[in-house]
Amino acid sequence: MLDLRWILSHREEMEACLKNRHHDFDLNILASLDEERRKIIGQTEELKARRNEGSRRVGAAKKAGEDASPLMEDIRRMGDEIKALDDKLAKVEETLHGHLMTLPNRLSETTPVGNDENDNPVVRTWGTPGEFSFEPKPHWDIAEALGIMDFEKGVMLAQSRFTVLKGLGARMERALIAFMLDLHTKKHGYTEVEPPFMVRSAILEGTGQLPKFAEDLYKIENEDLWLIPTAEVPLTNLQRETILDESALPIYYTAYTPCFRREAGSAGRDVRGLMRQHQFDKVEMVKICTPETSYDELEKLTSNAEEVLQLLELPYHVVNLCSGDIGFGSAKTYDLEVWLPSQKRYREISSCSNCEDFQARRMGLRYRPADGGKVRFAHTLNGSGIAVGRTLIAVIENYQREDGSIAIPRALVP
RNA sequence: GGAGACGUGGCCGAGUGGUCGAAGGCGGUUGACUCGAAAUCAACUGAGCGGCUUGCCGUUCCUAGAGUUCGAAUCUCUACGUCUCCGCCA
Repeated sequence: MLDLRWILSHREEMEACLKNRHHDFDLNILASLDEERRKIIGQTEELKARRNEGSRRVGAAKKAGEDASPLMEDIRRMGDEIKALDDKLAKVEETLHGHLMTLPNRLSETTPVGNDENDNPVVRTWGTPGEFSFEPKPHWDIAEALGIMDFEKGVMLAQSRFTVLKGLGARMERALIAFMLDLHTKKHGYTEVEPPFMVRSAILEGTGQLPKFAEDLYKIENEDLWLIPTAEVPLTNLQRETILDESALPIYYTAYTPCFRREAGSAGRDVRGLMRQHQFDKVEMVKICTPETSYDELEKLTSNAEEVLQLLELPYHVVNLCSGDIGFGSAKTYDLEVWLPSQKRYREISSCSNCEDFQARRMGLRYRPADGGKVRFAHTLNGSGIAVGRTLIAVIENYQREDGSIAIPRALVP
């Protein structure tokens, strides 16, 4: 959520942002709702001041043994008026809040303008795709032949887009999780967290998945609980509705969790293999910091994710998401894309974003500056560190041998 | 799941329906003292919103929501949470 006053005082910038994001919205709606809101507040507060004064006089009159009933009758009528105005105000504010909650974040100046993923500039490339003396196979062929992935059993137990990992497949998934968590906690200074895998609606509103993207989420029946689509949700909300001391910042969290996504808009895409599942494992990194440091923190966060790929010796490149491709809550996002030899192209394996104060404002996450200044909203960042299932794919495909076996990355050898 | 108790500021903890944003303490900041933020003393110390003469005025907030009342931290109802006992249980 953006600050209404900021939006109204940066109309041109905001209109350009909406256009570049392909988001259609008329800002005049906000301006007129805000005007109405202020008008009602003026009226209601004046009435309340008079009521409070009147009530004080009733108390004084009763203490003095005088008859206060005419005065009480006046105040009662005032009370009815106040109630009507308060109801009206609540409706206006609800409408206003609803618009603000579905408006995307502003964009960083360093986020390029572009239409779609084809306009994302490559920032840097690491490693070179390996040369194969044979035609590299897709991971599903290799893994099924080795008996480490069972796609049919996934469908039998659940649905399409669910997979069973078995034997050394399950073990490598576990090894990758442990490897990533150890790296981020021991080397990069993150605090390991194990959060609930289900959260209530307000938590998802805090990070921006609700109210707009409910169709992407799994909801628990008869409960106000949803399965988390990413650990970003519980981790970022850990500090919601608090005012931190600046000395407590930055805060670094990391967590392994399964992630649950409906993939509602992805019909027909990546239908084979482990690439796009309704349930997948991810190690996530979250940072809470001051506005002054958030873009430096984004660079560090991204390099923390890159280090996972470097240690696994998987070729990748980094792209800067353009305005037409970037997520709803992000001001700037770097995607890490890993090389998949069977597809002969780079595929997304991590997404690192600076949300600035967009999420913090939604969840009431603030800090008190060390210089004693006014309380401010913190900045929040999140990044995959990294998607575990896709890493398993990348290892299988990049480390495959002609005989159908897979070499083990040096970093994973105990 | 059953029975009972309870939910007050960063923390602890008072609070009889009226002058309570809320005593007192702890913590924090500043000043005095000092070689020294060790001790002592003093002052200050919540957030949101609206207004304008930008420092003040007004308003809201005592878990949340609804109600009673001229007036609610205080009374009623509901939800959520915490604690104790019983039951069940990885």
